[in-house]
Amino acid sequence: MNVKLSETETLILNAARNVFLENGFDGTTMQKIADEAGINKALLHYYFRSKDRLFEAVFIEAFARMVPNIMKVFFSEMEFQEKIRNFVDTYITALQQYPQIPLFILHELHRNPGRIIELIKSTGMNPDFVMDIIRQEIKKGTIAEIDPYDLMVNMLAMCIFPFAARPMIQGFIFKNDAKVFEEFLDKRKTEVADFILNAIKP
Amino acid sequence: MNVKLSETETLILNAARNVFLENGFDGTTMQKIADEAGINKALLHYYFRSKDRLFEAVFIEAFARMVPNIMKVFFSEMEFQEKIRNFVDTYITALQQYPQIPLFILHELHRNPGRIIELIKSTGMNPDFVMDIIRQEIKKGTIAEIDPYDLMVNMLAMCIFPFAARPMIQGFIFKNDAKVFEEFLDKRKTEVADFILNAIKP
DNA sequence: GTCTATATTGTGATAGAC
DNA sequence: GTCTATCACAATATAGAC
Repeated sequence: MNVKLSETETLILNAARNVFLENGFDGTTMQKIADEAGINKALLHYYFRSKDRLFEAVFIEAFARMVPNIMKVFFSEMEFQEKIRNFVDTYITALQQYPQIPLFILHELHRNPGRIIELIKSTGMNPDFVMDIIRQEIKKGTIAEIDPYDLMVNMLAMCIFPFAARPMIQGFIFKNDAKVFEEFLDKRKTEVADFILNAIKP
Repeated sequence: MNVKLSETETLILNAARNVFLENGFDGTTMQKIADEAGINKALLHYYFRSKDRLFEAVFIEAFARMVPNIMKVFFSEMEFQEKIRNFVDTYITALQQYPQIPLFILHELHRNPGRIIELIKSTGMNPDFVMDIIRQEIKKGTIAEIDPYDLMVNMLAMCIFPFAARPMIQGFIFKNDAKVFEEFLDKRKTEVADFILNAIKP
């Protein structure tokens, strides 16, 4: 989507991604990013002018990676039940690769809704299509009567929440054992789909 | 649980609660809190010594208000299905009164897991009891076979997630109409319970 | 392009007058 | 108890040498 980045530019972006995702905008300093990249602060400004611009580069990338592509499943030719199994599995697997992204996006969206909503709109995202598909399935009788918004929110909630609440779940329920928590996530790829399909059985 | 607070002390705590809940620890400055309270920074330090101590006072209060009391429902004498209806309704209603608390807690827990977990443990919280109750119901056959952890996480997810993701849901799905979003939440008090009870029907 | 040095403003925290 | 004034340091950002 863009011209080739210089070596330093990618070095900076990688460092910025690590630090911003972990600490959020307010918890991040240009110094930390410079240290992470092994260069000095001035270079950050040379390439990205300001902390805000560097942040936006990282945010758009994180958002694009996580939110829109996942919805593609719903436009395929599987039957609806398969779409849901596929959606849950794909989504949880994707989040496992970047587990900090959910909380990062939720927090930044809260911190600066106006600007971030603007950024997201520029990615061309639109949830209405998925809603229409759900409505059609209800009409067809494939699934039970349910508010499509509730179904969508419930699906997202059960996929995303464990990542956002990881310290609490892992710390309190799983005695702080990271491996057990990962197994819990793996199992959920089918468990959550079962849960949803039971709930919306006609 | 504590001695009576002076008038100024509650004034400060109220202001600190507003600012911390809205902006998080990193996004909050002592100056903002002082302005919100209509006093000067020095007084904050006089009463609470440091930003950290003031924050901890606010965090413990927020956590105590939101997390442990809700679990009480499960120790009552209703039948299990009624407990779930009651839990969902009570929880969503409580969150509507302090809608920023979920994201606040999740974010701070991520920012400083060690210290925060320590704080939480001092409240005497323990999820094992609720898990045992769920296990008993499965054994009795009142509900279907399900991993108790999944059931607990799913319930919490569907109650909490809409608050954490409010800017996204309200902004994208509900055309930024706060009233429609509130109605959506009200409806969920029964919809989510129905969803869960369908999913775990034996 | 990359660095050091510096300008400027904001931060948490304290001293000391009243 | 409450204020003003101030400290020591960290923040974003820029100027200018190389």
